[in-house]
Amino acid sequence: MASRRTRDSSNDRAVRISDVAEAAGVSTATVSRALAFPDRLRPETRERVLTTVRLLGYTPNEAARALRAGASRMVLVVVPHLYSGAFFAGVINSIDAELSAEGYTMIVGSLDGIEEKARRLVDLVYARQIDGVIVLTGRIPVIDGRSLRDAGVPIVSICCEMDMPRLPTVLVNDEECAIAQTRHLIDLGHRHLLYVSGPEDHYNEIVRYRGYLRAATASNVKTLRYGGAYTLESGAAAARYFLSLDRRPTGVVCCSDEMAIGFIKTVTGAGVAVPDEVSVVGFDGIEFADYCEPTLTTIRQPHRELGAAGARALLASLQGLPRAGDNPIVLPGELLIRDSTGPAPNTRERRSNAAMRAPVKASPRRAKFERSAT
Amino acid sequence: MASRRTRDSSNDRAVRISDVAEAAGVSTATVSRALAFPDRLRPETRERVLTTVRLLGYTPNEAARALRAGASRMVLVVVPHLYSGAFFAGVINSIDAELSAEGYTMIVGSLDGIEEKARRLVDLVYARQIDGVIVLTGRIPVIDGRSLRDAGVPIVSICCEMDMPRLPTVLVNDEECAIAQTRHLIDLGHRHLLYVSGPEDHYNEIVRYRGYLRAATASNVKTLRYGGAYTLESGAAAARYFLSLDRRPTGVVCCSDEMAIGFIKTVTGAGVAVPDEVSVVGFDGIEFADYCEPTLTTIRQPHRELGAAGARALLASLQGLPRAGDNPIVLPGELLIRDSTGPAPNTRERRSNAAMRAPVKASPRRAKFERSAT
DNA sequence: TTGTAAGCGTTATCAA
DNA sequence: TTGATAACGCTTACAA
Repeated sequence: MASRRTRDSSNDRAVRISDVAEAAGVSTATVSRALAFPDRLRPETRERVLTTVRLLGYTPNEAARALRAGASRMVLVVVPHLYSGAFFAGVINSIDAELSAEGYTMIVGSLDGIEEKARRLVDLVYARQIDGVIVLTGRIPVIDGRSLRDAGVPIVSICCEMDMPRLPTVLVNDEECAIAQTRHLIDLGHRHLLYVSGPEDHYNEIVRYRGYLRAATASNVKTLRYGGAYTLESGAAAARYFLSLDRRPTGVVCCSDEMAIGFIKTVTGAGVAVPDEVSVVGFDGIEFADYCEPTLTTIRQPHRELGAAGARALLASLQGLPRAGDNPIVLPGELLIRDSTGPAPNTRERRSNAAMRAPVKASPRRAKFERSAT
Repeated sequence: MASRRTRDSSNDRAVRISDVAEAAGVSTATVSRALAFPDRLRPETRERVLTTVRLLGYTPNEAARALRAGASRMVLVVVPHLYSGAFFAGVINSIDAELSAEGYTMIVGSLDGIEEKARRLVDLVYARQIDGVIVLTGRIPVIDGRSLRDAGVPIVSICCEMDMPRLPTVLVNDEECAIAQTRHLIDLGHRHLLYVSGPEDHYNEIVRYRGYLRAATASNVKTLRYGGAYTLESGAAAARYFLSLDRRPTGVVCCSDEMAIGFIKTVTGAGVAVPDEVSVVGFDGIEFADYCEPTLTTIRQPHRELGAAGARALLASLQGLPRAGDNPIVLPGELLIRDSTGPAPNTRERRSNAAMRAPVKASPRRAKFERSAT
């Protein structure tokens, strides 16, 4: 069935530039120029051509354009396979907004899930069908021995610093945030903490744990660690571990909100009161953190700003603009104090803290993140 | 900086098929065949060519392929702008898995948010850079008077039935599910219900409300309705409305889990106990529904199956296979009874229901959904 | 200001 | 079995 607008009604063929040229009585070059540089045409020619374009519903074929231009205006955003949609959604949306504004299209995909898919995406990059890559996973993906870094397209990392010099990077001050999480509990009188980690080898995990340890050891606090994986279920597993302990910590620092929520739900179900018997801090500031019971004290990551800054950095590379500098852009997280944390059980005084908000200042980064041996 | 694998080291140029041909001492046609139809070559030629391909790290240019083939192997998935990531993520992931398996790449985007973006995506479809579209919004997007239905690509609808004959469609039995939600409350003795709706003109909303009304009127139950919008915040708003009522309903049917969770959090905060004073049912079966307090009685949508079936329907169109039939594929939702629902306050007996699970059978669809006048 | 024509990298047709 | 060649639809020197 041929539609009115974009297809030749006599034949089910897409409208080409030559169709427009013929109908308007000009050359294809003129049509192309009418679209790209309207002011280089005589007004009457321009009007005639543009009218014809509209009349026939002509849209330039992107494949031909891409082939000719050697660029596709597509950007790949690499996300973790089982990612916290709740957290990344905001980052991704703002990446998309920035890219769209410049005429780029975003493809979101994980490279650690479906093998077929990973191969196809890497192929796409090598096939020059993708102009740039934004990585949210802390790793440059390698498939079949091919690494995206060798594909010859600009790359930007958001949320994670990688061991790659001169890679534009946008980060949150993870270490300071973890310190803020921990110190918040310590300030409430907690002297025995549990740290519920993300995946062991992940950048955010490593840096946050470092911050946690710094704060914990500085105050001579007793600490435990449970190896988690950011998910609700892994928070629940951490809770089961917690419940099995003879002497339970009174404060829990989680590496994600999902884990904190899974943890709270599980200990609550076992009759342990939050925050009366155990205080829990999350990380990320997802929307659900304000709707769980009790509401979650957490670190709010500036997800929109992270995405926007990363996208702008990539656009700068794509448009050949000079790099702003070699240092990562570091944005501050913010401690949101809500109802999942309170004074340690043996502490007397109790204050309402629902309304307190303490911003964590981003301290200028001095030392680069040094990667532990992989 | 030229990388080893895919770029000519003397010149920062991508490896082309002619480079391979030259290096292997064959024509470009032979290289192309070696990749596409390996068995049509003499084994030794094939090996020589494939070795060279690997050696030079050649990947065919996708733009050239797409231009030549008239197809890009890209599929657009249209999602609502402010969508429930929690629900759609599963659908989208399984769409992706199916498409990847057949060598297609998925672009996810909303057309009702950023104007720039919408225009660009529609352009992409009209520009024949996208081979097919999957719509999760219940509407064929129209931008600047251009509708995707006129772009000449196959379209499939998931989750919503549209007023478009012969449009392949995959659905959940929304009406029966809404009946199951409602009847569950009625069976528990509730005689005064509140229906918290999705956006007024949305397919799912219309059909579910119809089911709700059928069940409610069949049992002569008193009902109220609050106009919501699927989000946590709109659930909270519904709760404020509920709290303002002189005679409050004892059962609440929500059109999404987010709304149910927002509702519960808000009434609980106001001192109304769930399910002791009010029972709440959600819709969707998102992961958080099992981690909120209390856990949420809801309808589990088979999100993976929805996505997979939709993707397969689209692939069938793309590959020119015959349509399975004109009727929508209807998958059954399932009522998950958890802790947010219980006997109506004035009912005496109380039974534990945490472990009950009652599947909702998909009844064969007899009548097509008739759209109310738009 | 407008037209002519080359070329982007591939694949399919046809001929050898 | 392999090679030469003509598209695919567009943009941009260069020529008029």
